[in-house]
Amino acid sequence: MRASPPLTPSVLAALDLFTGLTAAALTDVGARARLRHIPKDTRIFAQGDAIGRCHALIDGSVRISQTAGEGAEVVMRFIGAREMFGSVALFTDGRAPAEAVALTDCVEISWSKADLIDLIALYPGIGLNLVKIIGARLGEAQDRVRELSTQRVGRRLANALLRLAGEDGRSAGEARIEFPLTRKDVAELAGTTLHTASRILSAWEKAGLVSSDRQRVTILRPSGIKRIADDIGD
Amino acid sequence: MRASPPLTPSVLAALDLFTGLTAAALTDVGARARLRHIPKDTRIFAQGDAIGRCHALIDGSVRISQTAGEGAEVVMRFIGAREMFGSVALFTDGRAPAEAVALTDCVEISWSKADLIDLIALYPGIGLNLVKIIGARLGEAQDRVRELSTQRVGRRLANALLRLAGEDGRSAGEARIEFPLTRKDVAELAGTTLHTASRILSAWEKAGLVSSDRQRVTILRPSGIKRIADDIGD
DNA sequence: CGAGGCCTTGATAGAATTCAACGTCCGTGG
DNA sequence: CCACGGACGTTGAATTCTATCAAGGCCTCG
Repeated sequence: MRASPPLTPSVLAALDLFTGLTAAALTDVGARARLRHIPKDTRIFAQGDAIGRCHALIDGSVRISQTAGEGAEVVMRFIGAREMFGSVALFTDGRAPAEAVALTDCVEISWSKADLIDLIALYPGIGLNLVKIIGARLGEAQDRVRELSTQRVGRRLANALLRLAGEDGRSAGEARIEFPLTRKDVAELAGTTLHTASRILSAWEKAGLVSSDRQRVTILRPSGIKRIADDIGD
Repeated sequence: MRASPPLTPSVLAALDLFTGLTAAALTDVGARARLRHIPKDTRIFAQGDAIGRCHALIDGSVRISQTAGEGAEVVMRFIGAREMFGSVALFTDGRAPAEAVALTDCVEISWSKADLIDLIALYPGIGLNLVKIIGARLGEAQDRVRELSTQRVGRRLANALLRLAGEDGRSAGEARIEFPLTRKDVAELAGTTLHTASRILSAWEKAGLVSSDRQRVTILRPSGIKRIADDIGD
């Protein structure tokens, strides 16, 4: 466990929830924050837990996934550095709709609900950021609904990879996905089984589109993946 | 076209965006509102339009749907009386991610972006309501992602019907769905084709679970539909 | 009465899951 | 150091679901 919390204003300013705030505001935000180091594979909260805090990642990655009885699981999203998570439930029914698991060692920072509400009242920009973030996630979720409704597995998988890489597929170079991904994770993100995901990824690997090495996936030819995502039938 | 706008504070207080406000606040809200009567089948905005106003329905129903090239369409949600719509884009990129079409004659009320932001600053409760509403929709969208990823058509259809009826399926009596629904609408909501939707609904109608008459669907035995939604294999 | 929108239903084809088995890599512990 | 167990990944074959293709019926509105 490292010793000194790297809790400078510039670290806070980089968090998407606090962009655009003044230095004074950031100091206030920092004063109310709780910082924690979280080891790999820790479950940060479980589905159904009462949620009392708003979380953000300074470093590391977290998987947010939902279980629906029968062991059927769906990955809702991956959280990377500078992103917040676990905050929507704060404003709705207070129950986590999904579980959060640390995929790597993480540095996490969090605020109590009361402090967050105080902060929003003091610095309205935070509230606006919150609406923007939740709005963007709603948009993403709706994109996924559309994809699941209208596209076949290959396309969905291509779209999922591009989203993970933060790529639009236009760039020429390789794009490495920063999260450790099992085939099961990939499958649950694209809405398929790990078998189908494995088959398709194998085929793409043979075609030189991607390469994968022990839970690390790299998109070798983003343009090729983009073609699949856009269903350019060649 | 009716003559007098029914724009009393009590009407405003019933809108989900303005619950919990004081009478004075509601008066202010009303003073900035624009009221319109919208005939059936009007397209209120198109996908990709610049969105300048936040809308709410006083009466009627609206379908929000997304088109993804190739004519493939997905119904994002149905908006009924007292619900707001078209407001998320106001806070993100300003472009409508979907189109809104009036399914019935509607009475609609709307606010400009500037007025809405003013109102949120004046009455923070509105901002909180907004976060709650968007949060709830995010939750719903994620539920749909989970269903599309893990459930087969029949179950998804049952879930969609229960959601539309605002039922959890526990009540004994019938539940009428208040929106006029074509088979195509139902299918695009459940992520299937109108053919499959039609087959399944026919089967349920034979089994006495639902009845449908010209775009009006009634759930005759909510508990039966619930069993399907929960996949109780009997 | 005819046209068009909406719905139903049969047959067919194809995609993806499921079932099954095996291979690989890693860390652990004898 | 090597054997072993377990997690993860690959691949073949069979099965099942659902989309697609195709055709026809009903009702409403002009």
